[in-house]
Amino acid sequence: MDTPERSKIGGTPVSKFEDSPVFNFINSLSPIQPVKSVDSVHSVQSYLPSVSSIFASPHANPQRESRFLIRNSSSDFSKDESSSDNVDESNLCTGVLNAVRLSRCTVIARESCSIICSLNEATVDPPDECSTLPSNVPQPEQYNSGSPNHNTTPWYGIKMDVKLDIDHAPVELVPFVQNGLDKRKSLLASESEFLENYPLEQNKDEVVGCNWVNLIPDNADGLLSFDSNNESEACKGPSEELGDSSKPAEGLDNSHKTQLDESFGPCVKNAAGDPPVICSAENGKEDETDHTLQILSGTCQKQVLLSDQTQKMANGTSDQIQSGHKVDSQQQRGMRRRCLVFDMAGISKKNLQNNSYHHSSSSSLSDEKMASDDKCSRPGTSQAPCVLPGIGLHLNTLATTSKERPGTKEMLASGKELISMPCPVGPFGPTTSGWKGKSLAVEKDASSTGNEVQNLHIMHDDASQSPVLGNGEELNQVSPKKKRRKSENGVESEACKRCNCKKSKCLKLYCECFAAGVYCSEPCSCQGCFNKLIHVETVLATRKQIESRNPLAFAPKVIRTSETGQEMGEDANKTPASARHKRGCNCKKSSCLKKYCECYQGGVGCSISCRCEGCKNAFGRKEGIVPIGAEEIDQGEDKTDHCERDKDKPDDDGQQHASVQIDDNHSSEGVLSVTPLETCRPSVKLSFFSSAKPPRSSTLSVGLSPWLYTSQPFRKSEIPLLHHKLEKHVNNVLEDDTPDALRCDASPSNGVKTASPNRKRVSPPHNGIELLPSCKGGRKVILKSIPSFPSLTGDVSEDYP
DNA sequence: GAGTTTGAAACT
DNA sequence: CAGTTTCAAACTC
Repeated sequence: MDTPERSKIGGTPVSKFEDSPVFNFINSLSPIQPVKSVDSVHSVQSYLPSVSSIFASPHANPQRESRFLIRNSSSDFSKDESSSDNVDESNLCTGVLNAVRLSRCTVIARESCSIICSLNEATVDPPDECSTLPSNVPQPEQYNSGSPNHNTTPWYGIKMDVKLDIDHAPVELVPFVQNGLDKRKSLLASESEFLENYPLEQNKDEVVGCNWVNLIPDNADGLLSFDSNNESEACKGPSEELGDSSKPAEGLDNSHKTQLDESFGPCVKNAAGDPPVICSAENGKEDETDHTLQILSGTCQKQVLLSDQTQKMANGTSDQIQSGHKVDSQQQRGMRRRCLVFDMAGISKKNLQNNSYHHSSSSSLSDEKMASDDKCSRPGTSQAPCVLPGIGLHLNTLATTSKERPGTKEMLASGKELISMPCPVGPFGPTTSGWKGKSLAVEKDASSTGNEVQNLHIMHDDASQSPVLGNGEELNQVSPKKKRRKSENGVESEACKRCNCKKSKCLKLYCECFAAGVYCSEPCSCQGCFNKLIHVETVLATRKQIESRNPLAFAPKVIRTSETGQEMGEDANKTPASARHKRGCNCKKSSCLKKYCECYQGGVGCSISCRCEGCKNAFGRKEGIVPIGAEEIDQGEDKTDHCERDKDKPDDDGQQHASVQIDDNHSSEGVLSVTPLETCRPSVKLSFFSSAKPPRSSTLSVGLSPWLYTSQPFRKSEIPLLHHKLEKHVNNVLEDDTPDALRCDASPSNGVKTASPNRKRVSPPHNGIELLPSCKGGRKVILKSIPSFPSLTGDVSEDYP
């Protein structure tokens, strides 16, 4: 038991755990130690807050933390109690299971301090952010562990870690726990079931491990296992529920399945979509979560949020389980975020499993796949050795997977669901860059987990695109034109990118697929395509080259502030202007009224940054609307001018709102992510992320493009360098692409552009310039705040334009 | 489906 | 950095 688990965990955590007093403590634990567990939980909780505070990322929601805490404390505790109480009852099995799990949870929680820390350190350095994650872990691992770490990941990492720890704990710890339980004698009856479950967990691990194994080195397994564990936890919740419900063995089996599925994580679910069904069948709770997932996939993130909220509402009454479900759902959501990174892997894993773990996905792939794969290797299939590329392409994978294996289990279906998730919520079905959509989709998940609303908004953007994938085009490969038209007409968006490249070999930004960070797939009618899994190296190399020229080349062209919608409220929704085009358009003949215009295509108004002529962009004219990006850009270019412009343009509520939203986003994010260490990064993240400038660098890149991940794995040792690079990069980005507003902020702070969230918000007093009442000091505040970070750069004194 | 238009990307 | 070319999407017929 130990070995596999250890291998899964990556060794360090497990070994530590064994050696750690915690392990002994666990063994010594009496079956009825919920209280202790609670204590441990409390300790954990106490620990968590710090962590959360540290990691607080825009994505990471305080809610999550709270939920998490709640779950640990209340849910677990109650569970423990309930479990203990139930032990006597016929539900011993379930109760025992619950108790065991609870104990696990507690143990895990306890470990979380040690293990989590280690894990976090190893996998993700919470404070350090994403970049840190990669440090120790091999690239694949990074991906696995929540590669996307960038902003979200770290949070997740932390939070997830906790959860993960819990999850993992069961797997790894379970044996220990079992032993303790056995010693305690009270759990004997439960053991049988537990063993059953345990095998399941093992299976999970195996599944995960197998898949990951292919992709990831042994060390990575640990990370993977964690994620899987996290997912498993979600499953556990249900399993517990099963226990509670005293469902028959089938339930266990189902739970096992669900666990397995979950083990893959929401990613899998998201990608595959299978799990939801299973989960639903298994547990009502899970059903809820699953439903949420489905809903997300099916409809929109908002729905998800709603579902979550509703769940909370419903669950809020008491049930630990409910809380657990919520947590689970959240976890799953969190998983989804990871899914960005993991989705591919998860899918690949499933595929592998399906394929009998043949690393060569193509070979292993069923004939169907093969046929489908003809054009392009799909990430899902790819997994094998290259792993990274496949992972990177998860978006594509999702799309492809759905397409590829319509027949293959639910994976495909799930994948579709996931894809569909992003659905076309946005007013503009298709955003400009498919990449965005994809990346966004990922982020959406993540965001959904963390900041529900805000994230949702972001997701919407992406969703618009992603849905496309789900919708349809899947199997039927119509000519690219038709497909595109579909996307145009319908919800379908660019999510399913189909290119028709003939000369670029799909290795240039001309290629939508490539630009979107996705491998070309069947639907593509490209010629001489190199944007295939088979040519991963070429793709990556090309990508690097392009990135070397323009780090933001693969960043989403249109950035929408997630929060804007919320903060903005209806208005925000009404005004697509909340989003902006990264670079702005250069339209001359289309008047920005056709899709030739990227701004229009992206459903965003033109901004100052646009160089268009005769702009009539329905979403916002360059002049009239000072889209966030434009404003920022302008600020960067001409701070004073920009300010003046803003003043001059106070009219546009949309603009202001947008700016405000941005600010809010920034501020919120900044606030959340305030760790001293992170401050720098966070600020960067914020600036990039919020500004929509893709954080090319390690942190940001995660969410963005799959390839980026692969291309830029970071190691702890590299962290310092990363910081350095980030700073430089950030500066560059800010200079180059970052909105001027950011620049303004950043520019003053020459060194690190760390913005303390506090300051962002704190810095209310803006120069008269800035502040249009409407602006609410959003941007400007942010700007100020960003530079304000004294800590890192020491540029305390910033200047506001 | 073929051809044209358009503007981004790439190149010089 | 500006101008030109290349490219593929968007659009029209």
